[in-house]
Amino acid sequence: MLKITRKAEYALIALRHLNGLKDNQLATVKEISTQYEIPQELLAKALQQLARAKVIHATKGPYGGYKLLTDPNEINMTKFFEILEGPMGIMDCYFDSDCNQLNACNIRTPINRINDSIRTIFDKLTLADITY
Amino acid sequence: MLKITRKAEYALIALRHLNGLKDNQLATVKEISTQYEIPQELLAKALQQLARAKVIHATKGPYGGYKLLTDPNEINMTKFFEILEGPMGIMDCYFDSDCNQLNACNIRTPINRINDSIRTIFDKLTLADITY
DNA sequence: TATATACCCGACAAATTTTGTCGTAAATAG
DNA sequence: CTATTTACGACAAAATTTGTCGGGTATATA
Repeated sequence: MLKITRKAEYALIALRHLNGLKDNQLATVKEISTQYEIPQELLAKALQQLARAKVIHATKGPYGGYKLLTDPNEINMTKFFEILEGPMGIMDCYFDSDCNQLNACNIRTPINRINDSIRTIFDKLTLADITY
Repeated sequence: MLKITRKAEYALIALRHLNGLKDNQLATVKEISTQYEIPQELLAKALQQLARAKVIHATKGPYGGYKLLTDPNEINMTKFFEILEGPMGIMDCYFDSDCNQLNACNIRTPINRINDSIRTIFDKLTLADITY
């Protein structure tokens, strides 16, 4: 449980890298994937998702690349993980409540309490915290 | 991320069920799987793992079944999940530190901090909390 | 305008993990 | 002896993750 996917891991590495850039400097997927030995295509996809979600900004063409779009303090980890991995809940019924299989389910309420406490941690955790 | 497996989910339902039994009463896999509409064999395996780990106690033969072995306050969720799902860390390198792929990894330290805070939550959470 | 660079995106294959099933064994109550 | 119930490993099916490929689009520069 609670393992993050490689894609998210790669994205986090990349975000931290972007966060270390000087103002107006860009980094390309190729650079990052080479430096950290990450499969280029997979990292590319992750960054595309983050770009779509406006967490980072993409510049196309030669001398293009990515940079952070928002303040590192604004990027919280709940958002980050939900962009890359979808809804973050320890059971699906936290989001989809049409679970007919367990209509006699006896753990829904406590499970939701656990979910809430974990989400609270990730809500408070920003990219800035990851950076140091 | 942080989704629990069905097996763990089923086990949690069963544990809560066992916790509701009167003293010296037992519940069989069959009963539980029927009542909560859970695949019997899968639940059986989960309970076998918990029995091996001495969280519950098994009685074989007719009129047999399972009951809790320890005080619900003693069963913490870190232990519970690690019995059923193995080491609980958001990245494998929290446990296996022989990751040669990312020797330039820039997120190990912050990732471990995150791990620790999640583990703290689960350490403090017992079956008694799940029960209410 | 042509070219090289870099992001964009969907479809696909391979690998891994999860989920569920089956057969057999061992213990035990009656 | 028989029916019940746990124990356990092997296996198959399903789902998910991981990685690859082949096309796009945008753009800086010559």
